Amino acid sequence: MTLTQVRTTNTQIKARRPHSRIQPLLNGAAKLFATKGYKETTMRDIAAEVGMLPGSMYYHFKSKQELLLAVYEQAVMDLKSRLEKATASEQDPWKRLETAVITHVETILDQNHFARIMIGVTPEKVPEIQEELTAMRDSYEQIFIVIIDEIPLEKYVNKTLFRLMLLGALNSTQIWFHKGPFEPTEIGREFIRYLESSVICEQR
Amino acid sequence: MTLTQVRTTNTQIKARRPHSRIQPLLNGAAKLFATKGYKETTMRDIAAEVGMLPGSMYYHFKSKQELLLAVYEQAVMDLKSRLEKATASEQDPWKRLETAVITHVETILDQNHFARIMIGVTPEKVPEIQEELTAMRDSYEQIFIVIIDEIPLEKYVNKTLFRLMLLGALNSTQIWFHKGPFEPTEIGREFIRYLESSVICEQR
Amino acid sequence: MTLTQVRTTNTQIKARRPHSRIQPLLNGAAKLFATKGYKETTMRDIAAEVGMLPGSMYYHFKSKQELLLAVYEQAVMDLKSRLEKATASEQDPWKRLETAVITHVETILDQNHFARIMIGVTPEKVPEIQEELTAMRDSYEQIFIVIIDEIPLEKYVNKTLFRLMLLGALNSTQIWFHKGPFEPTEIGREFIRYLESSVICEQR
Amino acid sequence: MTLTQVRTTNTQIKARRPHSRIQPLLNGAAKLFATKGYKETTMRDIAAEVGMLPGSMYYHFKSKQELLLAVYEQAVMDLKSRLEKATASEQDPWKRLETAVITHVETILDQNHFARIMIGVTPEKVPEIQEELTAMRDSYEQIFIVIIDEIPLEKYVNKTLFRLMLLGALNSTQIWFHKGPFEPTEIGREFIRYLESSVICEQR
DNA sequence: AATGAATGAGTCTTCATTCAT
DNA sequence: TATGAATGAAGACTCATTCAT
Repeated sequence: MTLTQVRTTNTQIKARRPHSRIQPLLNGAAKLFATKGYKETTMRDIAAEVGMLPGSMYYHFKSKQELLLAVYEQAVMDLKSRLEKATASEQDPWKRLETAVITHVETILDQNHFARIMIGVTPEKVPEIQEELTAMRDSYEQIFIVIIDEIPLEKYVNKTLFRLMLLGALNSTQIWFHKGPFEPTEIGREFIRYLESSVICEQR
Repeated sequence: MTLTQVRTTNTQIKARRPHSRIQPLLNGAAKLFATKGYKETTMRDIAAEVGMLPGSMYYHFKSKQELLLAVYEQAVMDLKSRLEKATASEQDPWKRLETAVITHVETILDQNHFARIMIGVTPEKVPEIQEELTAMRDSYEQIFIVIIDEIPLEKYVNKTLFRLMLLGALNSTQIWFHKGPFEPTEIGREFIRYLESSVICEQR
Repeated sequence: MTLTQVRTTNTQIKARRPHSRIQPLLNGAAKLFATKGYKETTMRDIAAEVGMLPGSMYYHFKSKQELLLAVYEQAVMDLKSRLEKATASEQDPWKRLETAVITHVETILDQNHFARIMIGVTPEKVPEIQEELTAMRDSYEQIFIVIIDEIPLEKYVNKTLFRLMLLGALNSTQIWFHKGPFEPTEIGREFIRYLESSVICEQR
Repeated sequence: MTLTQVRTTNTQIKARRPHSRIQPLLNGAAKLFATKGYKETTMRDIAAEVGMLPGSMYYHFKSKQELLLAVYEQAVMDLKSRLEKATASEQDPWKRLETAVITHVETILDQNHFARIMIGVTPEKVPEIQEELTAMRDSYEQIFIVIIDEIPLEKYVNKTLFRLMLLGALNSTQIWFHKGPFEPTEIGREFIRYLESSVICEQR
């Protein structure tokens, strides 16, 4: 919302106005929300991170929640477009899933803080905007629903449960990743491997 | 002190001081920490939940962190003893894992709020006691390390990664469980099923 | 008051009842009031110091102020009796003053915490009992008034000012004493020496 | 706002922000700290005194201790500059000391509350900033050390003890001054007089 | 005499937010 | 756009005191 609005309101091409401090603000907020948590991050923290005074942020975002919403939106949009780009060329269903999984893991584990927020900030902890956050998150998971739907799985496999299991495992990597010796790509590939042979149909 | 004392005093002449309010306090704190989050729960909230005045809690716990520590400890001890009890009789490694997984899921999804805290409260968010929390959590995971270690897995499977994947998937159930139509026991059993056939050795 | 009352109320000779924990309580309070200050010392601190529970103290003293009053009273009584004992045998006025001064300094600088309270606890800081405290303090200063009154000083010397100067200098020793290399006795003697030769009458 | 700023604003054009409320805040804090004591003064008290809300003060000072530090510093700087100004023209050592003493007494006894704090607030009572407070206090006493060092005193006089005696007597005036009929200037002059004739060298 | 437990008023401090400039 | 200053509600915690047992 915010982001989009600002962009469109500015007459013509000028968009993405280089001097705007919205993006730096979003970046700073993303970093801190991802690192310390939403509640644990104060508006002052963000202001300091960006080199702004607390009051000044309210010109751009009318509340902390609005700011989170904007950050979250950008995170989701980013993740979605990456996923789409990465899987576009894949034809084989399992390959598509593997690519999606690897992309997902790589993104939520890299230094970019946006994607981390989508996993680290639990919508229920911000009840006032829980719905909006959940909606965005769902729109992301939709991609996995589609991909998994095309995979020929054994009859006994419940595809919803399968997806929830996979994504749960994936997202929890953020908690232990920095302690271990594993590479993001490796993690994604292995997870798929542990599931693959058992769950697909015979005929494959 | 609490539990034991109460029990012994009840047998006979009865308790000069029949009910300490420590356990109710822990229960109330557990409920709120699990439901709303640690940071999101105020001492006032807990006091109100228990029917106490905020100041009164400090007679029993000298700080909010101390209270969390106590709740967390009880949660870990409870989970551990349940797991041990449940798996004690199982001989077959895979059965043992399945039992452990089911017990784990059942516990963290039931109405008892203690176990939920172990998953919902991230140690990093409470830096001052992060170490203590992590140590307890680790002592719990140790049980899974042992169980998994005894399972004959294909050579290509990294047991650490396997465990992290499994526990990650398990713990994330808490986020989506209340929305879905699945039973805790079912979830545990299915997760194991999705992994089992593929990862075990041929000779099995 | 308290102290006296307790003593007298107890029938006869029994006074000073060995089992009473009043004296330990007074000692503990004296120590902490003297060391940390009245406001800075909590009832809990005192209870801990004496090995009692906070509530228990209220059996002996009905408030913190009452406790201070009792400590203060004991301090004044002690100082007065020491001073009287020490100066009793002195005939020469200057010698009497010197003895008094030395006794005073020795007492407020020694490990006994009672005397220190009379100097460290400013009556104005405890408005509710300011009057009582001041009265006790004055009753002590009276001794110096009498002693100084008998000294033949030059006409230009205002005896009141002289006394206030001397006592001010004396009492402030408590602030710097522990840092310096001086002995209490030495300090008292020197202070008198710095004043003596100039202020006494020629004929002496 | 201080004087300087107001002055400049009046002269010419500007000062966007003509009156910061830092100085009123310091004044209010000084008054209360001096009157009631540091511990005895609450942030609410100060806020009320200045006509501010408690929270607002934290924009200017990040803690009560920081506020004390600022007040104390201003007090010390003020006292030092007064002393230096007053003694600058004096050549005779004793005259210099007398002038310093009189200035000191006049300042700590006048309605200006800052100087009173330096004497009334004991650094040991605020352990967290004790060092800073003591350092400032010492930097002030240094002036007296220098002045006294230049006075030709009898050999038997220990200059350190002499100074401590004098300053002790001086500072304690604050406790009894308001009860007596003496003028600050008179007090200072008399104290010096009581010491002077005896302690100086013959040749003087 | 003593204690465990609680109370409630009060303490310092934090923080999202507002607003005149 | 940005900022300095303030706000006010809320937060964790403290402490003298009370009281049934």
